[in-house]
Amino acid sequence: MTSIRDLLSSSPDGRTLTVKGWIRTKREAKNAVFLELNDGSCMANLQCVLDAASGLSETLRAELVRCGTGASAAVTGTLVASPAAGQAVELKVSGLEVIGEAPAESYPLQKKNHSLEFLREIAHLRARTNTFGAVARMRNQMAYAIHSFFQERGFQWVHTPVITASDCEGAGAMFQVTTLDLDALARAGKPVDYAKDFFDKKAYLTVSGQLNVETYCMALSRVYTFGPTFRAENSNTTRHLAEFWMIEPELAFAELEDNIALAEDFLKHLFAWALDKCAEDLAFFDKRIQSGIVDTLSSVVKSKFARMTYTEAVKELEKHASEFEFKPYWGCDLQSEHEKYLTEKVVGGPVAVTDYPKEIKAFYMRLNPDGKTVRAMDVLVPRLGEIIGGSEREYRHDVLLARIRELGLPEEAYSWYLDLRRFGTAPHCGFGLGFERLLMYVTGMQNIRDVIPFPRAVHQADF
RNA sequence: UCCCCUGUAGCUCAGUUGGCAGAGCAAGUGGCUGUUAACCACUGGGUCCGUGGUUCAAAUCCGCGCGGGGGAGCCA
Repeated sequence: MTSIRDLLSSSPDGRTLTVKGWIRTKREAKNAVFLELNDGSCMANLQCVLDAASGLSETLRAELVRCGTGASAAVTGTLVASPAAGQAVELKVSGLEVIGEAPAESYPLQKKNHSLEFLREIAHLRARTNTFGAVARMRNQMAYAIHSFFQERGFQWVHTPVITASDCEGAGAMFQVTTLDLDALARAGKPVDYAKDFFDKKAYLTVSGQLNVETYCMALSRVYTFGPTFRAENSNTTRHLAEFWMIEPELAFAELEDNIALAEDFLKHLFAWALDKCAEDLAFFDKRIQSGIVDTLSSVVKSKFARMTYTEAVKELEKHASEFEFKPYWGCDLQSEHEKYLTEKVVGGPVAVTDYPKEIKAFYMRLNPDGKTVRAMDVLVPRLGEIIGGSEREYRHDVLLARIRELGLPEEAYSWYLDLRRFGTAPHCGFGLGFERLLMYVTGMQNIRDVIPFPRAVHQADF
């Protein structure tokens, strides 16, 4: 079956074909009826024209009545050049079969604009709108681009576990996984004994695959994860989900500068891919969702990412302290307003900020010789701020162990992670990117719940 | 978790000092020279989120509950 996307770019050679999809609108004039058919292969509809000048057949008229917005239909006709502006080709209809009706009095979608809030309540139908169709196509293309980027560079995709009984992930509140009948235990007044649970101990959904993927990095050299992660944080914002997808590359025998270079190539690859493969959808986002999005992406693709240490960044910010709600000082965690200022005002383009104070970064980051900072990096981009966070990892066993003890972390839980430093250790680094945050950036969508098909958040797990 | 805003027709919203429930779009019907968010005319359409209170009278004021949105913190 030929997709509408292919048909719209093919020549109007008069061949007869049947096209299936969903009716977006029906317009009836005296001498012609116009149906807009969409199959999700692209944003544009196929215009199907019924010649009514000499009267329509009983059969066609009966089908037309059932052919409202939202109905699925098989339309047969010949592909011809369109005499009117607006589309190059159209289907001259000879046969019409409604497959499934969508009664106007009960079908929630109308041929008018709906609010994103309303569409969130009908997440099972919202993919039929222009906006969510475009988001879905972009999400697909970005997933493809992520794999193509890494595969072309010899990175191997590692499937880190979704369920983990490891209590050393430490990236946020976790969802517990159990097969114990907690209701029955509570009714019987019995204590919960996790030694009797499925894994003989407490288990959770993963919050990050990074520590796991590091083990494969120390064998396969260049690896990445791309899969769902889960955070049980009670955060209700436009930027957080309880279930989201994350990309985490890790490369061996590499240092922070290699990491920054990889991140720069990565983002440029993704944005160039979006501009190339999703031009029609991006034009829509630019017009209806976020004006200037195409220019923003293009400028990042053409840019050279700047480098700046945290210490330099704070010095710059201190010069303009009066412009911030939170006054910057050495040792503070950079606020969103600081990050945006650095990339938009100080640099005027993407910038990688490195060497943060160890107190505000994770235990596994490589300690610098100054003993105060670690080899961390955040990539900041205009209009958003931080898009990527990563670091060179601490690969020296004694230093990592000391750091774990200094922070009072459970040493035994990290035994396997420390083993990577006991046996054949090597400098390595990596970064993490939230897939939905990336999608917000490339689509201009303002709420993270609108770039994933079925958002899971606090008090929200419908559909 | 904290702070702010909000809930009225299928959708988006207006509703003045408390005094008969409104508009646009959508839908239905009719019209219209091939339209493209078609256009024009007419018609139908309401548990004013729920609950309790104040009042002669509540969409409007007050309490509680529920839903939605935004911001902060946390972070990806």
